[in-house]
Amino acid sequence: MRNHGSFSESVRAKVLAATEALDYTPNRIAGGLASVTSRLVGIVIPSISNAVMPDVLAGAMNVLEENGFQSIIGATNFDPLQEEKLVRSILSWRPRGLMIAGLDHTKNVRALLRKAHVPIVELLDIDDGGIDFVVGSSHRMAGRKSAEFLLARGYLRIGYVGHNILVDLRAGRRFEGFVSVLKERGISLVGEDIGAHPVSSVEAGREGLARLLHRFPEVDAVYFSSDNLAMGAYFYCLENKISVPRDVALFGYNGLALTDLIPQPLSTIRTPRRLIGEVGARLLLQDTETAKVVDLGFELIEGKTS
Amino acid sequence: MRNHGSFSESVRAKVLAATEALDYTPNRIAGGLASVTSRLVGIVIPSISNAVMPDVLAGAMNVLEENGFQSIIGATNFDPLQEEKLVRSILSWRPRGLMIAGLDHTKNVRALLRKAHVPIVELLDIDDGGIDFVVGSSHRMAGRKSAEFLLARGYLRIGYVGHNILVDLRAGRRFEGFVSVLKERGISLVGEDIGAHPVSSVEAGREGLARLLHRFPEVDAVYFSSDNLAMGAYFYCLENKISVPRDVALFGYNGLALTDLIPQPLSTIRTPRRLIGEVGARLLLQDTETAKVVDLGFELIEGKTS
DNA sequence: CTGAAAGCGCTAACAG
DNA sequence: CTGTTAGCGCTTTCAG
Repeated sequence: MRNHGSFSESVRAKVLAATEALDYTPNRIAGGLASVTSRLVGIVIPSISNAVMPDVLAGAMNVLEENGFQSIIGATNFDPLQEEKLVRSILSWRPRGLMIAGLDHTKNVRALLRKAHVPIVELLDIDDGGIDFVVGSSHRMAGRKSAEFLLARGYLRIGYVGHNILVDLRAGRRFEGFVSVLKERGISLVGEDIGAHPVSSVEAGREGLARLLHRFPEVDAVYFSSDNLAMGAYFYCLENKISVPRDVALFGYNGLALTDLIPQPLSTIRTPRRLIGEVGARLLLQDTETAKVVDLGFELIEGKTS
Repeated sequence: MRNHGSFSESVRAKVLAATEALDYTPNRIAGGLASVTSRLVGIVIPSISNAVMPDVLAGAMNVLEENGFQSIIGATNFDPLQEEKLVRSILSWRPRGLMIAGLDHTKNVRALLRKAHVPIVELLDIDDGGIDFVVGSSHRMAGRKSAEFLLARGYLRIGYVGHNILVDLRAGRRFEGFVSVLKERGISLVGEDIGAHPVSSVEAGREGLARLLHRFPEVDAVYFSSDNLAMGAYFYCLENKISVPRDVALFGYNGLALTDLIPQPLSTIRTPRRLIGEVGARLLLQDTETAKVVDLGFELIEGKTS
């Protein structure tokens, strides 16, 4: 049935006829046990209801399905303990490999992954060391480029609105990169508003900008931890007749589909999310031994909001 | 280890110590083979990069993970043949049950699902017959309510902008319900613009409205196949100084998070997406024999665009 | 090219 | 409560 091995055409035909007649469904559980190697790939992400992960997943699942692999997906909800449970649980399905978002894991998780003896692909972040394959782009660098862009445009009284960077470590790295450029130029952030929510949302952006402008009316540009927040802020400006970018410039991160369709396309950084998933999956399937880091970069979108 | 069966505490302690020492990971593939019943649930959706599915998945995965189940997810990309391949493939993992989006499947797929002898939960649509569990809300009724709402507001020259309803059958059902109310009142649609794309997008909405208004300038309200399109149209109006809802009213479908955060919250219908996933998963796990349909309803959001 | 047989690592059932 | 054993449905290997 798997068209592999040696046999005559007549036998093959008979087998195929029989499977048809009995509507036989092969049992991959048994197959997996016998062959030790399953056509299953584990995927661990923080959350699925989020603008970034679905794109990454789509890319990965696409490549995986094309190669006859099935993905078994789990969400940690940003909880490191949950991540450990999940990894353990997924590993017990003896997947052919494991894709996991980010480079920041507990010691236990790192140990588990290392001992799994299957390719591990860490996605979306390349700013730190990985287990074996690392695919994504630099958040530190994205933060730096964003700062350089705003400074080049002449903004000097810059504020920051973000969601919880203690939970979203990648947003934290962008912030770090952003601030370090300012510091190198002898400038400091005028003010910041960091929400408590672990996840970015449009509503939080609206509220965050309102609070920031209230406390620091002199701000002339705002860097957001994500497009969601920046979009909310943009809507806030629209409603309150705050002229963008004259009164205040806005800069986001992600390059979501929506951001270039609002009346003034958002200035932001676009990441190759789908590609990250695809490349990650491909790396995992072609089991070359050599661990490596693949920097897929990002694109700065000038937009009309800064 | 599974804390089930009878044994002494001392033995349990020894076993636990040993598993720790050897960092033993149980092999669920072997377990599944032996026990015939796996802790795996299959999920089949048309696409993952879409505003609706991630919410449904999040709800389902949440319940599933809480109960020690893992989900194995596949995307059909709206291709019925791909759906069949996927269902076959997932079934060969002998899952405890299968959740699948929609009620529209090929004859083959229906046969496969029926013969699988595991609970099948069909999600998001209740307008037709299902295999055994059906969880969602009525699209026909959503279309009807939308039409009634617009008529009650006094709009009489109504247009429609949609994506490919031959592919997105649920959008087709809404359209049907919408038009049938108009017909009952002796009104007919002024004009429609149906894009070729199978998936709704903000950009398509912008373009669709532009074309529709060009061809039928007399239109006073537009019903969209989804919020994405309606949002794009709203942005188009903002840019072109078309006053909403005075010049043209807009009405969407889905109730996405973004829609109530734009300057004028969108008039739309909000569906309980996450809940649909949760209820579906729960139904699948508690294996009551009785097939049934669960109507989770929807909420009409008045908004400010009509 | 074909047929037979030995497991894969568990679970479940049963005898002590 | 404990120990033993017979498979689960395949893949792989090896002998014809």
